Order: sequence, then C-alpha cells, then structure tokens
Amino acid sequence: MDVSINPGLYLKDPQSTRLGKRMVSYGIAMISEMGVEKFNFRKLGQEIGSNESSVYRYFENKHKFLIYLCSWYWGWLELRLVQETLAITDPTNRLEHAIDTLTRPVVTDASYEHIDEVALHQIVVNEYSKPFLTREVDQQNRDGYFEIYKRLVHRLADMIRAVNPDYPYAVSLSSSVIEGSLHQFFLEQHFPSLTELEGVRNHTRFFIHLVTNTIRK
Amino acid sequence: MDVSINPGLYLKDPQSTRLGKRMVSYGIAMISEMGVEKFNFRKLGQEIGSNESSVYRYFENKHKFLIYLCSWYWGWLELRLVQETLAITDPTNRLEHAIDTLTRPVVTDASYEHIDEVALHQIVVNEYSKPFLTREVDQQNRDGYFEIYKRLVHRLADMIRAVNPDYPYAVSLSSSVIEGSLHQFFLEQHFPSLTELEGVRNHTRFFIHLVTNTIRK
DNA sequence: AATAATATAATAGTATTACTATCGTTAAAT
DNA sequence: ATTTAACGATAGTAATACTATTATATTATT
Repeated sequence: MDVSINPGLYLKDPQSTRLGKRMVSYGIAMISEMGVEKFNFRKLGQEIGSNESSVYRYFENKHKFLIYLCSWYWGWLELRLVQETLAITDPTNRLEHAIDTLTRPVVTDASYEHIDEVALHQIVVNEYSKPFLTREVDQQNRDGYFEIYKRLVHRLADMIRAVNPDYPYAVSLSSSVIEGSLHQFFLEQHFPSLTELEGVRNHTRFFIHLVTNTIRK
Repeated sequence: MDVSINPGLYLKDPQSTRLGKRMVSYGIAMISEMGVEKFNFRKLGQEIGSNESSVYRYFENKHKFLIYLCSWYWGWLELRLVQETLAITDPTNRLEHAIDTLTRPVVTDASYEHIDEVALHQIVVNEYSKPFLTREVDQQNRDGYFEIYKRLVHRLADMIRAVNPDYPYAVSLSSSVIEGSLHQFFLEQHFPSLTELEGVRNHTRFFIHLVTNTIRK
C-alpha cells in the first residue's frame, strides 16, 4: 500500500528515483534533528552527496517539502486507521481503536524502508502548524495540499457520529483530538508542567476518556 | 490594571514612551493584516514615522516582539479570567464562566487605548504556535517568556480540579481547551469544513459541554 | 554501438532579510 | 547652559532562498 500525495507538492516525484527517496529519507532525519528553520536544500544536497540544484528539481521550495512530508505522515496514519478499524463492527469499539491509532506514540513501520516514521512524527509534533500558519494557507488549501489531513478528520468524525448521531460537534471534536494529540506530545517534550500525559498509554487514555464522555448520550 | 510582561522580551519598555506604544499599536495592526512573515521592523519604523533602528532599540528581534504581543494577550486574558470568576463561589459555575471567558470571540476592551484586542486575537489565532515552534523554545521557556501562558493554563486546571479533584488530567484538559480554542477559530477562518463552530456562542458551548462531560463523576 | 535525450552536478549570481554599526541631530534632564 | 540620553538616517554584513547557466553523467532510442 502506498501513500498518495498531491502532485502539486513536488516537481518530480521523489518516490520515482533513488535520489528522490534519499532526499525524503535524509530530509526527515535532518529536519527532525535541526528543525525546519536551520534546514535547507544546500545542506540536504551535501548530505546525500548530491547538490542543491538537484533538490530544487524535485521540490519547488522548503515549505512544500515540509507539506510533502506532513502529507506523507497523515496519509500513513490514515492507512493505519483504516487497517486497524476495518474489521471492527461495533461503533464504540471502533471509535476507541481509532483514537488509539491516532494518539498513541508512533513506532517504526517496517513497510516503508526509506521512511523513519518516528523521526517524521517528531517533525510533525515540533512543526505541526507550520504548514498551516502562513499567508498562503487558503491558496494551498484550494490547491488541495491538505486533502489527506481533512479526510482523516472526517473519518474520525464519521466514527464519532456512528456512536452518537445526535452529537452536534463531531467534526470539531475530531479536529480537536487530532490536533490536540500533537499538542500534548509537544507539551510533554517542552512544557511538561502543562500536561500529565507522560508515559506510553496516557495519551490514548486521556483522549478516549474525553471523547467517550463528551459524546455520551 | 496593567499587564506585566517579562522584561527579557524587550530592551526598553515600550509602555514607557509614546514611541514605544506606537510600535506596539501599529505592530499589532500590521501583523494582523500582513502576517509576521511579511512584517519587519523597517516597515514598522516607516509606518510610525520613525526608523528601523529605533524599533531595534526597543525590541531585540521580530520573534521576541511576537512573543511580547502574545504575552500581552495572555496576560490580558488572565486578568479578565480573574475578574470574571472572582465573585463566583460555586465551582461548576465558576468553571463554566472561566471557559466562556477563554473561548468566546474577543471584543474590544476600552481599558487599553493603544491596543486593539480584536486584531491581537487575530494574530494569536493565525500565528498561535509560532512563539513555541522554534528550536529556542526550551531556552526561552527557561528564561520565563511563557510564564503568563503557563499560569493561565494552571488557573483553569485549578478550577477543573475544584469541580472534580479525582479527574487525573486537569492540566492536559486545560491546555487542550486553551490551545483548542485558538485552533477552532483558525479552522473556522481557513478550514470551515473541519469545524461546526461558526457563530458567536458555539465555541463556548462546545468547550463547556466537552469539559463538564469529561470531568463528570 | 552511436546518438539523442534526459537527469544530475557544479558554480555563480540575485534579491531579500534580519540584523549591526556608526554618527549626526534632537530632546530631556540637571 | 551643559551634559546626557534618545532618536533618525544611512551604510554595511552575513545568511538565506532561490534562479540561471553550463558541463557532465546516465539512460533511452535507433
């Protein structure tokens, strides 16, 4: 199964060549270490034994590269969400599994060799709103760059509605959980006094409890 | 009542001079219109009929200027929170009023002439995580630049605990509400398909319902 | 195998930005 | 009246995010 990404996010599909895959792979490693601010295409070119200009032939700019990586992350999460909930017929049970999938700490997925999901999660946690918080967000939304993310939010919202069709804020609750999960991971790392969710299971516990109580009839 | 801000955020207190106040006032207007990316001190200097170098004598850099403005916002919110909940003795009632204060759309506060709270809220919504999402966040946290924000989160957490002392995630719930409120405003503006909270009262309804149900015994 | 087409590497260059440094002038304090 | 501090104006710097160009390597076509 492959994660499909809006072609507007790249000039040449990085999945189509060895070099392109190296850009993605090393890009994830570098950004998770140094952050997007200090990352640039010159450094990436050097790191992969290639050149700045070659990277620019694959990606228009750094920002789109970041959106590309985040899209991959959300697409991957969506795949896992579908896989892990497909067989579950009971709505409540399915919703709980969905929240678990979306909020528990990420571990490496062997299915994708050249992508380090843990490092990618680290990026998304530490830069999660940067793809959104720019003046160009509305244009980029129109261009469909956030489709995967939006689909994910709606999937969870559907599962919420399946448990309680009368709850009027299913989408807001869903977007709160997905964004909130990242935020709590961020707090755990940088502002531990602002969260109690240290440890592996607490994220999931917190959000399952929150959602089930919120939508209880 | 004055909002007190960590002196490390400025070189010279902008509240202490007319020129400084103009920097803050026009800075808010400009950033809310053009966003932090396109905003810079040269433009601000021009706008206030002064000079880039003068602005640099008040603020070390653009990022600290943004943190200064956000701190002002959070300090102002904290003041309102205290004012509006002080007289309420019933914990549940107090918590609901607190959430209302923190989540309802901002309207202008006549007490502060040179600050446009609505524009400031606009900034916080559209750039809310930028003060945090930098590599320097840990150092800046150590320097105390986020104390006001943290105090606000703990205030709300205390009120949550006052209603239900057994709920184990009061701080996480509090930080989720405060961050989530901004996020839902952001979605309303840029991704209306990801939220149902259009209109004036829905934000408050959503969060009061969420919190009270979540911590219900 | 020869040739054409394409992909990549290397380098140089440009415009912008986020500051710093300097200095003359104005305003405020003593 | 004189010192001191604040401000305004200009120039300069280092870094960044690209763009443009050309040479070289790789791949595809015949």
